[in-house]
Amino acid sequence: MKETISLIFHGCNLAKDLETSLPNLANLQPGILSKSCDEIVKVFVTARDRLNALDSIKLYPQAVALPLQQPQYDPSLHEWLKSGFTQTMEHVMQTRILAAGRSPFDINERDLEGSSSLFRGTQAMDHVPDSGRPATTTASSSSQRPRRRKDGEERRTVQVPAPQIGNTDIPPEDGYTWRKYGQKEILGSKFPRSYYRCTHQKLYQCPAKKQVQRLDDNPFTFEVLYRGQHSCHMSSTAPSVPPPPSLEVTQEMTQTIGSQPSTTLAQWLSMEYLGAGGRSSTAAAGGDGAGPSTVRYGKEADYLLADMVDAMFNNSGSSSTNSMDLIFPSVEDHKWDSDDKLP
DNA sequence: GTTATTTGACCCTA
DNA sequence: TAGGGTCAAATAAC
Repeated sequence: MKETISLIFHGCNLAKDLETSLPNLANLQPGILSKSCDEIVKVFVTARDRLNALDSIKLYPQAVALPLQQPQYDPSLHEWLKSGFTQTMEHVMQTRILAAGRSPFDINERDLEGSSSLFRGTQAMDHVPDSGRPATTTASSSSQRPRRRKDGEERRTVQVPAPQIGNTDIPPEDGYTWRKYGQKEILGSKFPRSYYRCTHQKLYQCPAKKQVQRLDDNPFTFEVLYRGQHSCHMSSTAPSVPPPPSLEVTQEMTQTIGSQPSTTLAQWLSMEYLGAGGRSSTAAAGGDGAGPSTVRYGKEADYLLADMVDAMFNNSGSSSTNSMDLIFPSVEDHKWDSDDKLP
């Protein structure tokens, strides 16, 4: 197992190196870029095959934790992984658990077994039981705005710490994009309650909503009540759009890479994968002018990478699609033509 | 011009 | 009927 983990870290190292030199390679050395991709692909595929051969993934958390504690691994790699993956994994896990109809923070050991150890030590949040208001079944007399709570509508409450820096009025991101539609003073509460619905509600009929309110006795903590399930789930920020059948390395892609020296490897993948290129990322709050098609590439890329690693380690993926199968084989299959011109 | 936020009003539920 | 949830016009941001 150690050997496999070393292999994965070797792949990460290669990916890191590739990321560093990506702009130059994309502009000048498409052939080398292609070979580098091939090499990374082979390393990860080998690692995945080995992992698949291992029946028990219970060994994984301990095994993966080892390199992080041992100095022989490149510390910068560790930082690179940490910087991009810790939050990502958290989001992915939340997404997956939410999709399974559970609180994102109601995480047990079984969940952790299937996830990267990088989850461990991330922001701790308390799960608060639902307030338990009974669902009503009485018929509404109004045809204007039916407000019957759907039977079995899920309501789950979590407490999350308020940001310590920046705009502390905005609750921490939970991986979804929300649109605020109301705010109310609540009797007996010091702080108003904000009402949010999923940004994709109108176009994709996503019923998810949430209410956010500061705790009276702890203004630095938000209580967030989630209601309804996201039907726009794929990544948590974008509506569900089937991925393209293959990732073709095109001249357009090399142009995209070349024009964006700061593009990370993950962003590079997501730009191609999510169907658009070049648009800058946007914050959840405030108009972005792009509507639901706007994709926050950084986060999307994180999801892709996290899914990729998750797929390797967990052998299941966060959705019906295995990112490893989606990303790597298609890259691997590509052969550079002599016509692959530089921009 | 488009989209998000604010906020007063409306209306349903307990 | 009070309080909470939502609507929608006005406003702000981009």
